[in-house]
Amino acid sequence: MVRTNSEQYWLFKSEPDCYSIDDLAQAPQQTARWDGVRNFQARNFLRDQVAAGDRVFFYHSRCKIIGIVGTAIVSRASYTDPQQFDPQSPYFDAKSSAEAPRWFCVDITLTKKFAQTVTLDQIKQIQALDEMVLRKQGRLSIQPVTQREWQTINQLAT
DNA sequence: GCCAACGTTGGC
DNA sequence: GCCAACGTTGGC
Repeated sequence: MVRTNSEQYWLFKSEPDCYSIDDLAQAPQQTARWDGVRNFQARNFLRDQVAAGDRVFFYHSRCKIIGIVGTAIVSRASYTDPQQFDPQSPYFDAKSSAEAPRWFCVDITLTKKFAQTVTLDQIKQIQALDEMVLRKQGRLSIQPVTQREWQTINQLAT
C-alpha cells in the first residue's frame, strides 16, 4: 500500500473491559496512547501507514454489544511503544531494544461517540461492507478501512 | 467459558 | 525453511 496525501481510515479494536470508548472520552484532552499492539501485521500498519490526521473507527470486541462505537483522529504519528522496555509491563518484550525497537504506538483523540453502536451484525448485513477487512481477517486489531466503508458506516451511525 | 481460526515459536 | 506445538483472539 502506498501512502497518499489524503487522510486514510482505520479500524482499531479494543476489548471494552480493557479500554473502552468511555475511557477515551474521560481521558485528558480525550486523548490516549494506543499501545500494547503485539501483532506484526498490525504493527506494520501502525509503524508505516497510520499518519497524523488519519481517521479511526473505535471497535469494541469480546463484549455484549460488538461493533463500532465511535470515531477518533490520529493526533500523534507512530513512535516506539515505551511498554516494550518496561520489565514490569505485561507488554514487555525482551527481544526488543532501543536500537531496534519492535513495537510502535500512536496517540488518538476522540472525535465522536456514536449515539448507537454500529453492530457487527449490521455490518454483516450490508453489501457495501462485504469487503471490509473486519469480515475477512477477524483477528487483525489494526486494519485499513476504505473511504466508502468509512462513509457507509458514518451514515448508519446518524 | 468454549473453541475455531490463526499467528508465533522453536526444534529439526 | 518446514511444520508441529503452543498461545491468543474474538464471536458465539
